[in-house]
Amino acid sequence: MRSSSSDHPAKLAERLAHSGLRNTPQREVIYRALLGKRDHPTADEVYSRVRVEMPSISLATVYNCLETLVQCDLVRQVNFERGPTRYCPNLHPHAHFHDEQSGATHDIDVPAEIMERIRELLPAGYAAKSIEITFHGRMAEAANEQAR
Amino acid sequence: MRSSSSDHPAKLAERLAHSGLRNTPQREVIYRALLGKRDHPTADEVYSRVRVEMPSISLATVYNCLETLVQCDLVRQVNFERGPTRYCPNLHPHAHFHDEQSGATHDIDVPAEIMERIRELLPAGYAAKSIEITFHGRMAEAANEQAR
DNA sequence: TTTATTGCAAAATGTTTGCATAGCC
DNA sequence: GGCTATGCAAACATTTTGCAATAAA
Repeated sequence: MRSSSSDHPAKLAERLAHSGLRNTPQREVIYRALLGKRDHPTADEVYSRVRVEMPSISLATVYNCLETLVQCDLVRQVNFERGPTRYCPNLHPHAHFHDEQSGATHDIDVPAEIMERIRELLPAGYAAKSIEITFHGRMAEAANEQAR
Repeated sequence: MRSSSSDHPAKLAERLAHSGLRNTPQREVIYRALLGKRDHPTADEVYSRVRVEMPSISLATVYNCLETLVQCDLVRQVNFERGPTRYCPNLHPHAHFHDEQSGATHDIDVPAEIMERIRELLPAGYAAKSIEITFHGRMAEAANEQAR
């Protein structure tokens, strides 16, 4: 099965090749699933979604592929106090807002300037590869539309 | 067995009473263990530590008590990409630096002013009860002393 | 052809639950 | 004394692993 040629998956082939990894249909379908519905799904939710077009895929492969995508810097992992790891293909600097009521997660833009300010909090000798910012709280009913 | 009357555990009794919860020796010993060695232990590590002075305690009780302490706002939960939840009795506004090499976690002070700046990133309708900031990276050998 | 990746099943890990007993208020 | 919290064991949820078969390069 060849690539279904969406927009971004070209980047996937490039990144995989760059790391000496193979471009498999499983990796493609999983990456496209993440790009298609950016609601921070769990591995199991990704599994459900990709099985629609690839019924033979296994859950272990979903875990493996997600791990691969994370290592290729195409996907970020997101962890909350409770529950399984979630996956996010938004590579722009951003924070996450976790609505305790609905369980939904929203991306919150963070200007590079603020990111830099935060990074400067680190004392000498500390080198951060990534910075994770998570808000926990509730949101007004009205704001519940723009879920990404 | 009465309270071993350390310094902080007085706060524990107060917070528990305020929530209509009971002050048990298990809750005290666990809270004191967290205050005593602030290296962000897992539930299992807390279990090991408190069993020294209370061999009869069960792991389930450790989980229950930690949950109670979190609900009383005496302890924060910390989650990383991988591995079990960790617990932190530092209530001052701070971030966490997670050293991928050693697995150690260090507290990083965050001035209230910066915390406020971050909170202002939220659009209208979002109300954050807490903000979690985690750095992932490595640190120079020299800086490895001041582990809290 | 070579070697990474997949799918399956089983194991490991981390956490929660049900219930009888103990003990705080 | 009433009712919450404990201890135990079993259940549960999530993730990882071992290995033979498959398929990408």
